[in-house]
Amino acid sequence: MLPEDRKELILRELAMRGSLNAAEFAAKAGISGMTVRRDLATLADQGLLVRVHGGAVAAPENSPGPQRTASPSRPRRLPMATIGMVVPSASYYFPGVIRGAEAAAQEAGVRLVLGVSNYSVQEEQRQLRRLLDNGVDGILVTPSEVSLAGTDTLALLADAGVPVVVVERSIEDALDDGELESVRSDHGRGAEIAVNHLLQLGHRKVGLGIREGSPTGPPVTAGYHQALQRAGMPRDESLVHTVTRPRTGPEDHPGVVDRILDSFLAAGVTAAIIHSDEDALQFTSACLERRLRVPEDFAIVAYDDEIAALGAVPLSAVAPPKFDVGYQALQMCLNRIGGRRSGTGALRRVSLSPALVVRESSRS
Amino acid sequence: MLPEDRKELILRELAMRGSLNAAEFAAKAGISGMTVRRDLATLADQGLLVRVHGGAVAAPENSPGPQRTASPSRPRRLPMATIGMVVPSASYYFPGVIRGAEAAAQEAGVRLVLGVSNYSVQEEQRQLRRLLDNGVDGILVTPSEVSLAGTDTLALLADAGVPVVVVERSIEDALDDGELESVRSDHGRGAEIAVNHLLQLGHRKVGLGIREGSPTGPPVTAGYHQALQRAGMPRDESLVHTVTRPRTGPEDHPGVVDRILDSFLAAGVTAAIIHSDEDALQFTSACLERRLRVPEDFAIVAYDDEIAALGAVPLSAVAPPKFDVGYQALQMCLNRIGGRRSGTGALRRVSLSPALVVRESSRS
DNA sequence: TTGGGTGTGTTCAGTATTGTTCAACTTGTT
DNA sequence: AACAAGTTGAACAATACTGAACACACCCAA
Repeated sequence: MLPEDRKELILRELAMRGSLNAAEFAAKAGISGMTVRRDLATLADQGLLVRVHGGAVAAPENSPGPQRTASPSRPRRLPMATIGMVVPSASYYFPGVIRGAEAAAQEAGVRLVLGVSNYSVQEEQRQLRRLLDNGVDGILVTPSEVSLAGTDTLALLADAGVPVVVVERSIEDALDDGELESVRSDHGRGAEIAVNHLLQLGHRKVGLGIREGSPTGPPVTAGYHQALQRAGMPRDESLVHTVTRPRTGPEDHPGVVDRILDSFLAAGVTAAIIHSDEDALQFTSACLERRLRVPEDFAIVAYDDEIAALGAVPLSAVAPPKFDVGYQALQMCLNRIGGRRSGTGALRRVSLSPALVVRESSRS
Repeated sequence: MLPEDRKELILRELAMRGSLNAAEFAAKAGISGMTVRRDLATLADQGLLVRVHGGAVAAPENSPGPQRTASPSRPRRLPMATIGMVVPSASYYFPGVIRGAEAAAQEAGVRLVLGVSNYSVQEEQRQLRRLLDNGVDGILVTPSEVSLAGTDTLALLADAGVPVVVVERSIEDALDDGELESVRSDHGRGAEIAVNHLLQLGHRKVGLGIREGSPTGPPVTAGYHQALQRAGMPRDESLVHTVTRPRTGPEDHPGVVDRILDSFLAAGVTAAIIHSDEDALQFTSACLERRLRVPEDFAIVAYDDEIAALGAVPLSAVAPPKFDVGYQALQMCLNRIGGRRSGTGALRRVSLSPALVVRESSRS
């Protein structure tokens, strides 16, 4: 590598990250710390960066070269905006999404206002109206209902007058109404990844358990079937079970899980994907109680990764990109508010891929 | 090898990678280091590059020709990466995409290197390998084939070692192989928008003409059917025609268009979407020749918007977001290269919505 | 305030790169 | 064939760059 290249690399790192650790960079670039320090010294002389203990930070914008600009009015006031966010729940699933949106908001220096609809359509609309009346500059919303088509909420969003990003819901069927963008986890793909992982471990029959009533269920089921089909397996509906929620009380639940496990074992299933990692933990317990070893006798992948790591057997899990969904949603909204940097006026629909975290419950 | 060729090679290398190592280049070109150094000296005198210890770096943009800038503190270039882009054609459809990628590249101060595969799989792979061998930092690629599944190109991309963004192609079926992201125009949605527009104008029977062999055809057809179905219309395959390309010569083409128009009129169709605006213009001529008024007697929406505005009757057109596709693809690639600003590691799949441009041919 | 740990710059020896010089070679001309 | 002009590659001394050792400066926690 040329010395010049090295310096370029340093500046690039600095431009992208804002700061640079000398030792870290040396290791990454495979050069000695001394060389890095010398480069930093050179570049600092040219005013291209500012040395600090341990590395360097990017030079202030206003001094692209060796120069001394005495700018008394430093603090640049960012144009502050307020983004409203409405989610159905602040306890299940969405905390991750909210954290992502918060992170992006903080970075961009905008304010995020949250509303929770508790899966009530009325409440949802009330929250949205409140936000709009208060003059927010953009909206992130996860409607309670799975499909937006023809709902009052859609009508409300369609002429909100501000950019709207729909989060974790489809806008396929709402294309004429307003300028909606969307960001979603690609749960179908998440399921496919899990199935492929299990097939690769040699399992021939893979079961699926889906939590009752969850909007995540259908796409996961679809992805599951698709992955099996691609692998040339016959479609077998009997391997898909619904994990019903306890109605009479929590003590009912283990019974449901037990029956599903029975059914799996009877069908020769040796691995399963269980939606909601909470249920997956229950399921694991059921396996262990029957002296089934996990993963040797039965492999398990949880769908969702809130508490999957905490079981007696840490569970492999598909982790939906919740943080990223929130983060990207806010960025897209902001991008649409802010004066549309060059090109890029087209409405976006973004799918984010979940990631598989392999833990004990599905190791080879 | 001619001295001129050598210099040409040097400049190309420089344009491609931004820097050049003299010894390395000498070895690769099979010439002595001395000769390389002499060439570099000559080119540096002409201002075509800047010598540095160990080799040379590309000359700053603003000095394209021989000039003598006596400024010892040369204007430093921005931190820079090189992105390779491979498209099947540089004349049809992709110029818009390329422009978008170029714009984003310029904004970000990175270098964009283009390769054209001419729809040849071999050429495509050769181009990709060339780019990778030359050490690009990221790849934007539109594979020649519609589906990536199981192709050698996919294998190549899967372990490219740098971020890869697939442009205008699906990666649905390639999820296990490497970390691919994608950006595409949502042609299905484009067709839906066009259909809804025509239905809204009161048309009850809407025809569709699809250019033969285009990868855009299937999604457009699917969107067309879906929009009609949503509107409660019966599915009628007889309203969909393929616009075959002239085989014997250009004089054959009007005949094809004429027959399609015949068929439409016989079926009571009063509006049509014609894929490729070029064919749409032909189609419009055919209408006018028969004394059909456009749009009063027959409304037309072109799919694609290259020359739709230029007809005797300016055509309404669905404009795929080509520029945006290129722009976003490059940004996504860069984002993945750059040190992953907080959050946001999840792989993205982005659909961009086409826009309907209403002109004379479909006004109320 | 006082240590221990970490980061910094100096020095120096080793290595890589550079430009000079010159001989060998190619090409076109006499 | 002989020559001049231009190009190329090898040898080599001068120079630039690199990494290791080491003494010192800085930061942080007790």
